[in-house]
Amino acid sequence: MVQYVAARLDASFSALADATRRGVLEELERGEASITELANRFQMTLTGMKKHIAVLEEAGLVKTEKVGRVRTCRLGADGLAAEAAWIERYRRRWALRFDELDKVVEDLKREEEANGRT
Amino acid sequence: MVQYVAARLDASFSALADATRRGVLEELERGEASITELANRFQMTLTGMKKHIAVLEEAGLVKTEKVGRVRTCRLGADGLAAEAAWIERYRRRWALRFDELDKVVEDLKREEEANGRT
DNA sequence: GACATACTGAACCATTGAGTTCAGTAATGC
DNA sequence: GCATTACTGAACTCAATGGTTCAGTATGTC
Repeated sequence: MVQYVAARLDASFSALADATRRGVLEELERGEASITELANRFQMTLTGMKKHIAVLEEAGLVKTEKVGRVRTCRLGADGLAAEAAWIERYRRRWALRFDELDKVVEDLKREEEANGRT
Repeated sequence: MVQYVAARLDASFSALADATRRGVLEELERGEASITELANRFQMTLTGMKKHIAVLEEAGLVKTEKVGRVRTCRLGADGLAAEAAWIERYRRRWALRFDELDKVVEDLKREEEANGRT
């Protein structure tokens, strides 16, 4: 059932390894966007952004749909379940509790809002 | 406090983006190992494995200590807290519940044990 | 129909990454 | 002390990545 896990994890972790792409995911969390909009927001050529989107789509983290001449990007459906699960094993190993995790999440949010995405 | 988050996440997600390195982490979860042992287990030159270890150490996922001529590798202390937290936001966005996550963890484990690491 | 917009594709460039070999150096074993 | 073992470092190869430019193609707008 859950086949090709390694390849899947390769794709999504390396998708997440780029700050721009993480930024795009955060952007899309707020709502859908066209490639042009994303390219502007991240000060990058259209072509450059299209490549990032391709990587994210390949990893299943983003879905896109072209209507007319505009390609609209949204967060993918199944998201980071497998990735969360993988990391989850380590959370357990390190005996990090969920409420501690909550604190880290909060820190991370504050941090990102303070610095803007980088 | 939680400074340089982006760089940190870059380092650890790209550390996790490689199947061999994820394999090493799983191996170390079972217990410490020397570089030679790991190199053998993953059919790779010593030098190659040393580079992987360097990446994992850089990302704070592994700690090493050299005693005599043997460098012993262990899982790092703080682990994947920041990474778990980052992904955690998406788990929430996708409204994946912790008990569903449990199922995915179980699937993933069974999968890996069935296939061996790849 | 003409012009602007939004994307697509090919080609290129510089950098990085995974892996190797080969030549050390330092510690152990006998 | 000499061979072996375990790692380290430099240098190299090859492929992939992140980014660009430039030249299309398709779609809207007036």
